[in-house]
Amino acid sequence: MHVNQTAQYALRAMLHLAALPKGSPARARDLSRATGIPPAYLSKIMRRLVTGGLLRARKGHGGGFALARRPESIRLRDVLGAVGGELERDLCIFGNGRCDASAPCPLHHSWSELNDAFHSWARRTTLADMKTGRLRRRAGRR
Amino acid sequence: MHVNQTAQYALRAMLHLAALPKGSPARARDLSRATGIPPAYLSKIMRRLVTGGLLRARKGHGGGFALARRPESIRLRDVLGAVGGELERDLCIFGNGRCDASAPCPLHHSWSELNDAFHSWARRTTLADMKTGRLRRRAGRR
DNA sequence: CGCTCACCGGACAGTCAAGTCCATTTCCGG
DNA sequence: CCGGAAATGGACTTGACTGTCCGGTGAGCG
Repeated sequence: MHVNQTAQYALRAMLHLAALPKGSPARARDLSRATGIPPAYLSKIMRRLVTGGLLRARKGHGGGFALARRPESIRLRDVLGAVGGELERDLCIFGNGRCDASAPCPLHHSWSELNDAFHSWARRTTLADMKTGRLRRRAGRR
Repeated sequence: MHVNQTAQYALRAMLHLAALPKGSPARARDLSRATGIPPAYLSKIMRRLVTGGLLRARKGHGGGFALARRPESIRLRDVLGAVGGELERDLCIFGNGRCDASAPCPLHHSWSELNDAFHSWARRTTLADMKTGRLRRRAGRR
């Protein structure tokens, strides 16, 4: 169970932005200080989030970064996807190219269950949930 | 959801060995051909599994690798642990140094649930389960 | 207009997992 | 005892991830 550092950084930055009063932008420098992310690297990450449509950036005086959408509509999977990884589900824990319900590896079923749990969680949880601390309960059991 | 390549290789190799008649060793070269793992790299992995006490190695004519214990007593977590990773649970998905039940990050609870599910699965599942295809049901729901 | 502020974006460096190569050691069979 | 078969282990390469540096670009303000 592991999320790479870039993804961790992205989540920290997004959380910080979500906590700000709506519309007020934060400068990369301030974000860096607040989150402990190396400033130069943070810039790279922020760009990916902008490109991904999750953030809006404004240059010059009074500029900075702000959420492009309401926190309720920004899912964890959007953030993880924007910074590039962590979402391609391992179809097979053995790394077999061909492994699905019709030609399963010996662990396919139970491994898929875990995968589903993770993806469903990332799809279900939004920035707003992180803000409030309240988390959506799972809609139903599989 | 992701297990690194080395871990995938280790699982493939162990599965192959578990399928063999008990006690008959397999050569690295044959294992490599059977599993598609690069031979030189497979050797490295096998050594880690030997060092970890999961395999026994014999050199020379008629040598090779064989399980050091019964398949029922070799857990997935043993294999993953022996090849070095995948088991250190991310204490915090944000990468915060301090994050536990007493000082949780906004996602601590739900993230821990996923982590627990994974670790419990890796502790519960053995090589024997992989062989038979039968999988132990989870002891209880959380 | 012109200055400053903040993001933009490319070039570059360090680290680690993944993988290769080869000499060495150890063992078995004849 | 000898030759080959097999694991062992160190040195090396490669590429992705992480991180730094710095010049460029565009926006706002006086």
